[in-house]
Amino acid sequence: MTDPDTPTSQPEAPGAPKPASGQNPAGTSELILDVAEGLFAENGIAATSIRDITGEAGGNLGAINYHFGTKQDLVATVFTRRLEPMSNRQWALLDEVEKEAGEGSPRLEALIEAMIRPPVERSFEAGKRDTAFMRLVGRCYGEPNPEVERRIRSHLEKVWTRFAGLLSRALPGLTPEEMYWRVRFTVGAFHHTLLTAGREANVPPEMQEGLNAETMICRLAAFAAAGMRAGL
Amino acid sequence: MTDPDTPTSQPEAPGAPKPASGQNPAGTSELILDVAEGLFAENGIAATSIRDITGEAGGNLGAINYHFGTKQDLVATVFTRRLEPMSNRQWALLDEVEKEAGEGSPRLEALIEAMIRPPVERSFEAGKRDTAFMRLVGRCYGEPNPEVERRIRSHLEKVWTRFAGLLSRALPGLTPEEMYWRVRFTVGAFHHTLLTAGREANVPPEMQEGLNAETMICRLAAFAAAGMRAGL
DNA sequence: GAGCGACTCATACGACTGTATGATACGAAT
DNA sequence: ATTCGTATCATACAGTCGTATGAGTCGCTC
Repeated sequence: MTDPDTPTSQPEAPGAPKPASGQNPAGTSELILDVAEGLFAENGIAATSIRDITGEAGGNLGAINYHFGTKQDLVATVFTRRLEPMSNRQWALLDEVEKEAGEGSPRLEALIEAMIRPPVERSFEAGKRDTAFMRLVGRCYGEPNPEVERRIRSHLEKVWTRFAGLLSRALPGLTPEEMYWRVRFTVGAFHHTLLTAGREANVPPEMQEGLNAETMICRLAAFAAAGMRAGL
Repeated sequence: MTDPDTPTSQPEAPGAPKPASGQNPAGTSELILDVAEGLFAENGIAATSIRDITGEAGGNLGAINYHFGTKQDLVATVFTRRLEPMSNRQWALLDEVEKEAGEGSPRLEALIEAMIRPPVERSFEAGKRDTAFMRLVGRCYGEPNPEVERRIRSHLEKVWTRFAGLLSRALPGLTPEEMYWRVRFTVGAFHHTLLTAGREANVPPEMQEGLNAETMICRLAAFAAAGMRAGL
C-alpha cells in the first residue's frame, strides 16, 4: 500500500514515496479518512455511504476503491489509525501509575485517569480534531460491526489486561464479579460521555462552560472511583 | 402467516376490533413489531431492512406498508409501544419514593432504583421478552435517529424532570453542573449495561451466574449512588 | 348472496448501495 | 522521449433499499 507513516495530515514528508501527482499534496487517502471519520461518527457507519464520503471529500468514487479496496477496509483503517497512538498513551500513563505505586497499591483515581485521559483529551481538545473519532469509538458499542469490534478489542486488549491487574491491586476488597460489573459501569459512563461530547444539542448551554478535558477527566475519575469503592 | 400460537400477546381481546380474517389470530402487526424490535436491537435500525423484518415475520412486504405506512412510522411504533408502560412504572415508583421521604430528603439509592428498575427488570426478566427493546433503547444514544430521539425525549421528559427535582433534594450539596454531569455518567453506566445485556458474547461465562434483574439493580444503584455522592 | 371492510399477497418502480473496470493525467526514472 | 508506477476520473454493474399499487382472500353484515 506504500502508505508512509504520516499519522494524520502534514503536507507529505519529503522522504516519502511521494504522491506522484501534484493534485493532492496533503494526501487524498488521509483526507478520505478524516471525512469518513467525521461522517461515521455523525451518522453511523451503516448509514454512511461511500458516496457520502467521496462527495464531501471532493474526490471520486474510485478513489476509495483504489486506496482502501472495500468499505470494510476503509472502516478498519479509520479505526487503526487512531487506536494505536491512544493505547500507547494509556500504556505510558499506566507506567507512571505503577512507578508511583511501587510495591504498594496504585492510587485508584490515577489508575482510572490513565485510561480515560488519552481519549477524553483527544475528544475535547487538540483543535477538536479527534472529537469525531472519539464519538465513533463510543458509538461502536451500539453499532455492532464484527470487524470493528474485533479490531478494537485486539488493539485495546493488552492495555486493558494490565489495567485490570492494577485495579485488583488497588481494590483488593472487591470480588471479581463486583469488580467486573463496576468496570463495566465505568466504561459505560465514560463511553456515553464521549459519544455525546461535542454535540452541542446534547448539552444545555449553561453546562457548556467549563467543558474541557481537564475538568471532564477530573469529574469522571472522581465519579468512577467513588462508584468503584462503593461499600468498601 | 397463520401463526397459530400468539407469539407475544393474548389471542386478541374479545372486545377488540377483531382481525376480520382467521389467518392471524395473534395480530400480524404485533408480530411485525416484535420481530422489528428484535432485529433493530440486534443489528441497528439503519442496518435492518423492511425485508429483513417481513422475512423473519413470515409475512409480506405489503403488510408493513399496510399496517404502518413507512419504515419511520414502524420505528416510532416500536418505541411508543414500550415507552409508555415503562415511564408509567417509573412515575409510580417515584410516587413511593416521595411518600417515603415525606418532607425530608429522598433516599438516593431508592431514587435511582425507581428510575432503573423498570427498564432493567424488563431487560433481564419477564421471559426475556423485552430484552430486545432495552438494548434498543440503549442503542438509541448511538444511532442518531432524529424521529426516535424526539419521541423518546418527549416520552421520558416528564418523569425525568420529576426525578431531577427529587435528586436535588436528595443531594443538596451538589452544584447544578456537578449534578448534571453525574446524572449523565449514571445514564451512561445504565445504558451501556442495557445495551450489552443479553449478549452472552459480551459477558464472560463466569460472570453470567447471578445475572438477574435484582442483583443488577442493586449493583447499579450502589455504584451510581456512590458516584453521585463523591466528595460530599 | 351481494356488498363491505380488513387484510395478505405478488409485483413493480426509482433511488441508492458497494464494487469493479478502463481510460486518462502526471512526475520520475530510463 | 519513452516507459512506468501512481493516482484520479467517469462510468457501468448487479444488488438492495423503501415505497406504492392492484388483485385476491377471508369473515362479517345486511
